[in-house]
Amino acid sequence: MEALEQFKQFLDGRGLKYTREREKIFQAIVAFEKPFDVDGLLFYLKQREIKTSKATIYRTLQLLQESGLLRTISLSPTDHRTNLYSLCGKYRAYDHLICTGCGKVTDVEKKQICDSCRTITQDRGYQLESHSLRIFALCPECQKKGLTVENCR
Amino acid sequence: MEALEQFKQFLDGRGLKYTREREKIFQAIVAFEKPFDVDGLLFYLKQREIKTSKATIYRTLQLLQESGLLRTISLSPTDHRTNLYSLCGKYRAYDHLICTGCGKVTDVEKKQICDSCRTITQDRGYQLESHSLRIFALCPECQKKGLTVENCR
DNA sequence: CCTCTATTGAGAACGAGTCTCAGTTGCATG
DNA sequence: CATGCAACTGAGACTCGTTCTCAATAGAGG
Ligand SMILES: [Mn+2]
Ligand SMILES: [Mn+2]
Ligand SMILES: [Zn+2]
Ligand SMILES: [Zn+2]
Repeated sequence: MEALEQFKQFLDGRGLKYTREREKIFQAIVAFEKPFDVDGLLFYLKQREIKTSKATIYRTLQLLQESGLLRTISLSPTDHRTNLYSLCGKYRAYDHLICTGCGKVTDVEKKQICDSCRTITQDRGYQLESHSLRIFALCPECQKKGLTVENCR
Repeated sequence: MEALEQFKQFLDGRGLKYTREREKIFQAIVAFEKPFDVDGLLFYLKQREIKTSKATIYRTLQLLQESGLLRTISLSPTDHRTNLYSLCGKYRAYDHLICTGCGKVTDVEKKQICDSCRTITQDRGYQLESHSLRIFALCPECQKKGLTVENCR
């Protein structure tokens, strides 16, 4: 199913409305394609003279998350306050490759990771719900300009 | 090497001092054993009439992170603002099993995950630096009282 | 001592995200 | 249409973890 359709159905199922504001915000996010922050979203909308309040944006992001269409990414291994948001398909894993040089975020899909998570939880009697993997590494472009880093372990 | 020794060497190498305040904070963190938040640390110190300011605590946590002895954990898949801190060994991976019911955090070590990260980065020409995996799942105790959750994917 | 840093505490500042509340909109129903 | 009512919205106050500022203090070396 298309993302928009999924969002509309989600709203409908909750007795909520697909309003002009929600439409504008949704379209902006789709237009971005890449992970974005709320700052950038606000600026983008302001540039196009689309008036929306911060509150409405956060409320819409919340709905998108609840509908399974949006996820958040925390960019730093040590400071979990700088968040990006990104539209996603209907899967519940959040695996990202993050360049520590330029901040570029790439989606990663690897069956092996999901398998490991399943094993880990089963071994301990847990019931798996979801997981989030962030891999911090230098992209090829940044390596050409940049520093070498200590390897994992 | 012992953690305290490692911290002292780190400070020394930077021309910094192992002060009374830093000592008290370090001891409190060791005494905790479990992941803690700054709130809790402040309360713990206040109870024992050890006077330290918030600023000094944050500054010390920063140093501990830079020395490789401390890591942060973000507890929610969607909201990266609630952080815990936890002493750790000298490895750079941050893998945690987090109970979505009671919030219990368990360390996880799995070679397979580090291997996957290595493969993913190598395939794309990245240079691996570190990774952070959070697995969200219901612990056995919470399952006895609690809800069933949707499985991963 | 004297000097030069590193350090500290108090509290102001910051900033992403949330809440409040009064006014608006969408929609169903008579 | 008119009326009713819940959902929705924007402005701005608020929260709360974290960082910054700055004046006072402490350590180490000469
Ligand atoms: Mn921005
Ligand atoms: Mn607390
Ligand atoms: Zn890069
Ligand atoms: Zn639990």
